[in-house]
Amino acid sequence: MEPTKKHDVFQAIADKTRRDVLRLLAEKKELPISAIAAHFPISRTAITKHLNILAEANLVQSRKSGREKIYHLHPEPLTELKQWLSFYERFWENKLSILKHVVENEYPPTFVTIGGFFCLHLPRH
Amino acid sequence: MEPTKKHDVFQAIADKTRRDVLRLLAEKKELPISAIAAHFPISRTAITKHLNILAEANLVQSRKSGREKIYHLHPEPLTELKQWLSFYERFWENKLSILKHVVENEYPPTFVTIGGFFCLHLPRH
DNA sequence: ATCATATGAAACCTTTAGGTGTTATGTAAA
DNA sequence: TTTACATAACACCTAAAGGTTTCATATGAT
Repeated sequence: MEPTKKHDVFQAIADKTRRDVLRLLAEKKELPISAIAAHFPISRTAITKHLNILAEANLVQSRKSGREKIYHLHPEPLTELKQWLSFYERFWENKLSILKHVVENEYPPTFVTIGGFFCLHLPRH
Repeated sequence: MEPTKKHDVFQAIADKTRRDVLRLLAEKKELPISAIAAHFPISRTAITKHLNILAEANLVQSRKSGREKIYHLHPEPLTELKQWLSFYERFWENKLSILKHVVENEYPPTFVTIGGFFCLHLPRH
């Protein structure tokens, strides 16, 4: 029978250390295990276990280069979290938060008012 | 010293049962403990513990009515999760997803093109 | 060939998570 | 005032989480 993945994305991000590892990999693009461990007060072995859990949830991937195992972020599974969250947004977000979302998370849009329409210019990329 | 909250929102949602409890409360608005427990194959005592963890994370609140303790969803702490997620969105979302987000999660906006500006009309509420 | 380094793997420990069952207490209803 | 019911409070259990240390193995550098 399928070896049923033991850790999902919800469990993977439950631990602060693992969230910190994700953040580190987001910033540094890719790092071998020892370099990751150097950022934390716990043992390399412990970090390896956290990396295994993150890998089970498919939040990180690795390639081997010589004697090093180099990890990088694989953010796609976070979409599951986003979907889960989106269900609850309607319980607390008001509609103005559309603007808030855009303003806070994207390049500053340009606002214009044209004939009673409240518009924002979305730059094309 | 402050009895330092033991469970945060990340840990609270790590457990499937607790996520199911949240979903149930989102649908049913409010329910006493026994009614909640009736939806699950585990004991009422176990559900009470899950509710305590959710309450520590401030994801549920309760009021007492006679001999019943009635719980309801308190979604605000999920904003912390949303903020955490938003950091990673840029690693997998392309910019078109701004539109995607608006279209999927909000009332259909109106699109207009004015003098080279690609605008969308955000209805005011 | 030797030595240092990066990782893997195993054994072990302590605390917490998630569950059980039993008993006690407060409130509603008969 | 009994009786039934909803919850609280314990004591307890097992397995998993998060950590440690030690030893082995593979690879790069001298």
